[in-house]
Amino acid sequence: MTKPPTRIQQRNRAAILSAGLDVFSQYGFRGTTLDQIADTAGLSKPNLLYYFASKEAIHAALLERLLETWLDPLKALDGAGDPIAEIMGYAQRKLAMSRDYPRESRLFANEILQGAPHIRDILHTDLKTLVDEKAQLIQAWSDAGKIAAIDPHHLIFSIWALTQHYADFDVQVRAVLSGEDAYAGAETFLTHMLGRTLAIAPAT
Amino acid sequence: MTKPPTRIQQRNRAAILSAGLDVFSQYGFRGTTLDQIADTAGLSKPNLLYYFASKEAIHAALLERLLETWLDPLKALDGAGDPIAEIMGYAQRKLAMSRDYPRESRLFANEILQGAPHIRDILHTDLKTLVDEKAQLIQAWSDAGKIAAIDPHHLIFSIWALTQHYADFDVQVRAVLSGEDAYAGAETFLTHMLGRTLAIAPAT
DNA sequence: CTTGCATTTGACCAAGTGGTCAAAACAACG
DNA sequence: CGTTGTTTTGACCACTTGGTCAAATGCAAG
Repeated sequence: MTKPPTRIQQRNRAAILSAGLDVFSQYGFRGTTLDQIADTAGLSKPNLLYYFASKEAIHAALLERLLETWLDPLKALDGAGDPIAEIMGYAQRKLAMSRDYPRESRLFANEILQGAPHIRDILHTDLKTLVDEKAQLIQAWSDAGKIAAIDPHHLIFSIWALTQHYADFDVQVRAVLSGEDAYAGAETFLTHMLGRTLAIAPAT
Repeated sequence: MTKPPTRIQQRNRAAILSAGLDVFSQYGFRGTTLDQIADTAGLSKPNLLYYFASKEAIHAALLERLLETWLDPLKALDGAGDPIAEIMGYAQRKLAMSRDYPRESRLFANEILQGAPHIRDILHTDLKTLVDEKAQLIQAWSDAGKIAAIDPHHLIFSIWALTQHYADFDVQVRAVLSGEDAYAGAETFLTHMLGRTLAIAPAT
């Protein structure tokens, strides 16, 4: 019975979500105002509220859309593939996400920094389940001597940290590198670092 | 000619800074209210403003105090020491800072996420100078074959990312590890990862 | 062109915001 | 005790904030 959205609806909802992503990812939920989002989207505030019931609703829509894809790279980690190639591939997919969706990364970072009030449950259920499952897989690889003996949870954390850093701390990275593109160097470095970390120890 | 602070002044200023650190580090500058800080500090709002002229003033005092020590671990990186031990020592000092001062780490993260409006200049001057200097040192070690050939800037970024992650994403780390202390495992993992990353390649 | 619906807006509101101020309460000291 | 300086507070203010609403506008189909 719900009618298909008109072209105007599609355009405006998209504009609001993009504007909301801009502002929420920079200032966090509480630091963001509806006026800011409305200005960025090029709409009046009442008009904005014609498309989304509340500030919460915009934020929730953004988080929901984010979570749909945020964990995809990890889900794709395949137990049947070559262990080292699989893990390095995962890291590369995550780095690409930081490069291509930095606002989404910062939205997530803000949510976590503020104590994850809107996604706490998901962290403890979906996320934990997924991570534990993949950690078990990595542990098996490790036990089988196919990769170095490392703690799989901390390996996953390290991949998150190393890749998201380039999106979340973009301002700092740019300040230090003064202009030069970070991602090329990051990929080379990450490949080296992970390759070394995962390699099975040479016999002594 | 400025009078020494009384005991009450010391206590209240300290309480305000601690409360401000709590709130700013969680919600960022714009997401923080004076009422929140006053409540957390156990003072009335006018009383709070008797000690600090404005919300900005509290935030500025916190950032200033933070910056005094934030870069110390990197400054201590010593060109005369053993290269690998120096770098691993740096990483360990940074990890200890995440463990012992997580609120400060999150305050910094929030500031960067919001585009570093209050410390932009420092990033481009003091920080960049320091990092470039230490990067040059690491490059020299690399050129001399004392550590693996890696990009020193990205090495430094990786140490920042790996260590600060445990403070900034604490909620997520705890959700995944469900209770178990993260830092012991983190140190073991970090030592392995950096050791492998820096080791000179075995002759083939 | 008109009818009916989708869209947009100006005016408005109650609550929250950063901040002020004069007066009150307190502390210290002769 | 009284005096003097420090600390604390209640009342208040202008402005911002999230959100409402009725009226106005746009627009597509008959």
